[in-house]
Amino acid sequence: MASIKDVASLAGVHRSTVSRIINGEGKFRSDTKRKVERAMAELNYRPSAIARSLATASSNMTGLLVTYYTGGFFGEMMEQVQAELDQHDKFLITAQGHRRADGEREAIRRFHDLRCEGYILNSRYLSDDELRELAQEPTPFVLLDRVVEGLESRCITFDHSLAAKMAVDYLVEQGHSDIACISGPRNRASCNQRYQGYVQALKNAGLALDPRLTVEGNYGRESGYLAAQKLYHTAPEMTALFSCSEEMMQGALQFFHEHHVEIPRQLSLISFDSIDLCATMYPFVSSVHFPISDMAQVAVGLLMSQINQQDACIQRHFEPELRIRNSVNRREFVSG
Amino acid sequence: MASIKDVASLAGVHRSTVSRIINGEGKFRSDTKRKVERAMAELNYRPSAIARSLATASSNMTGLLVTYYTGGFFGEMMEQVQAELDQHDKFLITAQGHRRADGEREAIRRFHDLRCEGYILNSRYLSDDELRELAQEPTPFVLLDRVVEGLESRCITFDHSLAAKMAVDYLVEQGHSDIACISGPRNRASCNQRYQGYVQALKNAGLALDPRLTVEGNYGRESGYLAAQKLYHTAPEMTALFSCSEEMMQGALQFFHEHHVEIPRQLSLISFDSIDLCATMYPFVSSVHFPISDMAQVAVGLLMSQINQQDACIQRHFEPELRIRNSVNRREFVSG
DNA sequence: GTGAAAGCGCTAACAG
DNA sequence: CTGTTAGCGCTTTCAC
Repeated sequence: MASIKDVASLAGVHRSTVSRIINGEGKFRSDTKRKVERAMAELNYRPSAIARSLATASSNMTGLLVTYYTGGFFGEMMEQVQAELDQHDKFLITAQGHRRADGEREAIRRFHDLRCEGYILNSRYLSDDELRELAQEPTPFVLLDRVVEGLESRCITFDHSLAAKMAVDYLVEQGHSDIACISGPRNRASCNQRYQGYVQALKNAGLALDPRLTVEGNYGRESGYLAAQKLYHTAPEMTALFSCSEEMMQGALQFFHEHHVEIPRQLSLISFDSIDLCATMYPFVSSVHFPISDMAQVAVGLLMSQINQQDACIQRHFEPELRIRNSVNRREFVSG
Repeated sequence: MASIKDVASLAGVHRSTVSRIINGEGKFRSDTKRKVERAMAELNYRPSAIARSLATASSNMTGLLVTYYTGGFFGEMMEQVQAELDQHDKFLITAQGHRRADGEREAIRRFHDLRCEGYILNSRYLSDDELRELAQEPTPFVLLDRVVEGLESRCITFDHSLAAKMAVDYLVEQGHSDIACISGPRNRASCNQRYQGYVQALKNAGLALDPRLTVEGNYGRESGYLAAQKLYHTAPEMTALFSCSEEMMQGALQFFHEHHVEIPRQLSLISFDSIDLCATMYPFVSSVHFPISDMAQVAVGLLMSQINQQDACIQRHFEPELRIRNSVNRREFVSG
């Protein structure tokens, strides 16, 4: 592989001249420039990003931590992040956390080993304390969809609880009172927040919280199916169902179809959604939208401004949006 | 950020000793080792992968070219590739081709700039010639789901045509004769192969190829919906439909549901599938499975063996698999 | 067993 | 405008 030296000697100039021409610094006689350019072309020369990193003490790399790649959600995130990063001419390094604090730690270690200039972390298993500790290190990072006290300026946030509440409020407005919920694993903060939004909405509406009406899944499709099955048998009075994830709604819908439950005539449905899976279901399912891709985009902007030590005024908080489709029926008040 | 020098001076030894200890080369007095290890811990030292790359002339990075990140298909690929790479302690660099030869070229350029040791290319827009040229360069690469004459040993292949044929054969076996097809953009090789498989199956069965019965989509959900709509109106006699992609089948199914076409009573469905989307539809849709994730896994193995210049005996060709679910009805022979 | 010295491919003052 | 020199953080001979 040709190095800058080869180019220099072929062009009959010094390495530093070649370097300057590559980086467009200063002025040169047009013929030196031509000679160098020709030499580069002839040798098919491309500067080594690695050597450059070492010399400039800046890797031009950004680390992105996700939980895993499959499922669409993270793809959406990566798509945005990469697109933004491309604009800034940065390399994207991704790593998976594998649903374990350990995995996330290891991922960050890899970023660090590569001397990434900054990280975008969709961390779900590292503790607040550990994150605050990480903030002591010199490498800037941004937390995507997480709030950690003391790290506010690095957090891109979304109010999961409010979002869930909006969804359930809508069901209430439509006259429903026997509203079931398929929650996620409640030991994960954002999952629990979604569940709490459900609880809150019921409370505000003066409805009792019936434990039979909520079943916990794991965000996967299969668990949604199972949850629907359980609800179908143990809570036949439910007239509406709220799912904390789109995949679980997919599974639930599958179950209801198989058992010929007519949607929305017999059962109204609403779901959390981030990659518009709800718009691919039959029937289209109403949802509260979690704008992960907008958030990812902003995350890059925020990180860049931190790297450049400038105080960009960036909107860090995102609002839920209700997307009404045709899976919810108005329920008339039934006396007695 | 602490460097090897800092560690050395804190431990009171020379840099090279630290280096040896890090890499476990040679023997050392146990107390030097202890001193060094303590110094590393104290300084929270991690060797710079970049400096290491430069010194050893091996970046430990592998480039993966995909078309884009969204949609599940590429996530599946990345998941496997990253998992395998982790095992080999390599960094994964990804880049998108953006459905353009230019984009793919640019992606490979980035890999090259980073001096990746090898590439895994799911290239769809670079010409065979260009790929053969690339093969002249010293960096090894593997072609994922592509066959290029002269580059056989680098190709992980799948017979799209055979797969499509198997799907349509199955429909024929079940007694269907008015079989429609939603194809992909036929200017893309693998898409056209799938279409040709459909053509071949009809031919073998002695069925005429009716142009009204095939409509071209773009692999996206929306285009499947539109295709179904078109077929519904212009070819009401169809009793079975084969889709060249799972997303298009999703869209088509949506249309049929909306128009109360009963599946499979009135219409039988079969689709290409790679990430089991067909198993999330209602009803479950039968499919031919394109084992992209197995192929991705093998790609890493093949690449590694090329990087290490060893001749691993690796299975490079993959077979389609029919996955019968409940979307196809047997059609009894109707005389007259 | 460990230190000295050179070098990986590049950039960045500093001269001239 | 261009060459010289030193150095980024590490590895790798080669001595001792």
